Amino acid sequence: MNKEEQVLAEFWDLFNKKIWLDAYKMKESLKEYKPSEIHCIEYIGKSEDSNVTKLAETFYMTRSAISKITKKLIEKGLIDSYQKPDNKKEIYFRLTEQGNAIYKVHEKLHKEFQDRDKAVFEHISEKQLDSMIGFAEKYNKHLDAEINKLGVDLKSESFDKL
Amino acid sequence: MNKEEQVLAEFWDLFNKKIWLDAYKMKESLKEYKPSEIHCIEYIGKSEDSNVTKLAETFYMTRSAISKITKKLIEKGLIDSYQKPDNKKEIYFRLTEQGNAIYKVHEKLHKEFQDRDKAVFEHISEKQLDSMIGFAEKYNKHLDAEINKLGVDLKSESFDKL
DNA sequence: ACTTTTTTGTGTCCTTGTCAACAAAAAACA
DNA sequence: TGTTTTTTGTTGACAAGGACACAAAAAAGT
Repeated sequence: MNKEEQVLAEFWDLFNKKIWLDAYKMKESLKEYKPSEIHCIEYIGKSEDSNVTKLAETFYMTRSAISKITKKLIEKGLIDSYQKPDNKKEIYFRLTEQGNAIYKVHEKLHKEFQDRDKAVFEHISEKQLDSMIGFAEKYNKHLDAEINKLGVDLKSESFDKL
Repeated sequence: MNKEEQVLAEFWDLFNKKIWLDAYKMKESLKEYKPSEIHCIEYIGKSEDSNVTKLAETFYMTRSAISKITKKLIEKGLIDSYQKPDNKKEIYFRLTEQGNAIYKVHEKLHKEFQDRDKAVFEHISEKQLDSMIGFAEKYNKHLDAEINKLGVDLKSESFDKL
């Protein structure tokens, strides 16, 4: 495995472990709620006018899945939905008081996770961080472009089919 | 969002996009096989004596899930299983000829993905790569230790319960 | 040796998310 | 303006994977 591959492999491993560990800890404090529910609450809590589509895009999930999760969250009284007077199509979400309570707990947990891992960053220079962010941003832009190419292809394909 | 968080966020985004894009391309060439099946074939192809447990650990999945996937792969004639004369418990996998054909196709695709993304690495110095790998390794070790703490905790818990 | 614990693989049930199809609203277009 | 296309959210059928329980084998204790 060359170094290019190794960078990604190590980071991938890192994420898998972190996700597993965070979820484990999460289950201790928020056992009655599911990870996906908490993710949605987190995003709804810190974003203005979040809707099914935005949630789906941020979590790389289908609208279908998000629609079901938010439905449950409404049934549980953790979020509620509202619309704007000039738009009868889009449905937005906001936290209820109960939802906000969970948001706070999650926030606290998030701080704990940062604390748990802060030693890792201790001897990392600002320069190194910038270098890594720069690399990842570059890679992201590259992938955006590649995905965009597909979009163009798809449209031209469907154009051909007409 | 501070830089510590940003590093992880950018990489997370990167992975989501890459996985999505790779899977999209994969479906074009290997549409009759599922991503998880191909992953297993890939690992079995390049590892000696792979079994359910090893596959589960590498993919951060349950043995249950892997057991089902490999069962299907055997039914489809892409892999077959064997045992060692001195161990009647562990069951190992290897690729059949047909499985190896898919392995080759996957390998070629993998090269294509590397080629697609090689521009991203073009102006990244060896030093930068080392720095990133070093960081991720450090983070991995830290998480390993944290997970290990849980293991110890779990054992002491179950000890308490006896 | 023999008893207990751990490892390994599997089957069943259940949850979660995707896919495809859909209706309603909005946006684009002519 | 009226018509077509796109966006948005929802539903039902389905598939993938996890949780749990289990049996068989191996490893560890004693």
